[in-house]
Amino acid sequence: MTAQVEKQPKNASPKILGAARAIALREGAGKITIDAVARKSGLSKGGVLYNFPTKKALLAGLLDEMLAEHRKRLASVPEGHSSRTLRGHLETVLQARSTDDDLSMAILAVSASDPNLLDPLRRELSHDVERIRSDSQDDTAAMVLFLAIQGLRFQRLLRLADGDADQQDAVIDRLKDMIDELE
Amino acid sequence: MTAQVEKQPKNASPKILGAARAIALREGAGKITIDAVARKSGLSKGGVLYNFPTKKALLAGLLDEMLAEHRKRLASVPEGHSSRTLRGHLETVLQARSTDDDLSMAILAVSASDPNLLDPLRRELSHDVERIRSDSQDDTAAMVLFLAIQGLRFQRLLRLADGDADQQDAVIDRLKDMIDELE
DNA sequence: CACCCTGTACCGTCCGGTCGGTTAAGTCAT
DNA sequence: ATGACTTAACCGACCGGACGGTACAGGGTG
Repeated sequence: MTAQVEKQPKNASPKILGAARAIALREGAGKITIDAVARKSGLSKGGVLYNFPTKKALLAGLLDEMLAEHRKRLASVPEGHSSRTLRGHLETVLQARSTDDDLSMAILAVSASDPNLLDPLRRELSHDVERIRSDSQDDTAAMVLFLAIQGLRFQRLLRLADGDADQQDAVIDRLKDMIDELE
Repeated sequence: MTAQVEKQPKNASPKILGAARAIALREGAGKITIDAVARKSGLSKGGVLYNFPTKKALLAGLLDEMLAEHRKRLASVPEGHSSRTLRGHLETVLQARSTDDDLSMAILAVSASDPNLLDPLRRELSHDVERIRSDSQDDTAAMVLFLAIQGLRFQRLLRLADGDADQQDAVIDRLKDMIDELE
């Protein structure tokens, strides 16, 4: 009875969501089960269900977490930037250098079990797209860049081809340049 | 264009795969079950399992179908075109005007149940990306366009924001132009 | 009948969700 | 300050239904 037990976070939700993402990444979004998440997060099944009363709530939680982080990133781009929203989107992709904690995994996890749960994301993205278009003189070019960013996101998420490290850096630099040149 | 059916091992396969895609689209990739596919395709469960002995085989079949179509599209781009592969990729996205029969749904369906099944796609895409890069003077620009095409694919697949019809057309035209200008 | 396909009853396992605990940390009246 | 009570957080056995897969019995065509 020597060591003081480490103070547990009051709220186990982040640990649970992290476990869910890890499972989705390594075994597929469909393998997110309450038991598996419980095992991975070190909680019991009851503990998980205490934090998220249903599986749907858990998945919605994943998406919420992602959207919250997304908004935070968008807000962190300096006011003056001419293509703030576009640049913010790029940041959200770059943030997840380690695929492990790519919050975008929520998109796949959620869409696998119930596409309707994507609605909040749809709303958010529609809004973003509108801003991206109106922020630029050439809304079509802006849209192309937006799509490229989304493409990058999904290629990474699914571990599909996106070139070696050097090439990736070059692409990212180019994207930044193209965003800056939009104005 | 007539529906020339390739020499398929079993003849009910296309119907089965189509049903699987429809389920994935409307209810989520995780809702693809053998029973559900049987119901949707009008076959019995035994019938489905006769064509695809396991669920894994069915999912692999989905991916196969997609890759086969993909290769066909790539091959259909005239020899002379300077950025054949890139243009071919765009065609595979445009082909699925009705989200209903978007063969890319296979990507989501497969990744939901077992990410390893994506390996054939990974190989194919790596190869394509290599060609796309080497076909162009500016491989980074080519990569950006590739990512934009992939972004378009996934935005449609997940019914995420991609603008109204006019805007979509404008984006597609722009993509075509940019591909042509790659040289 | 042989062949090729289809239909269905059934089995074991897994999964989501429920429910009755348990533990620790307060709160409070006495 | 002590015992009674409450609450928050979590645990894990259990249930019913769904799922993947098997076994086998048709069925129609040559």
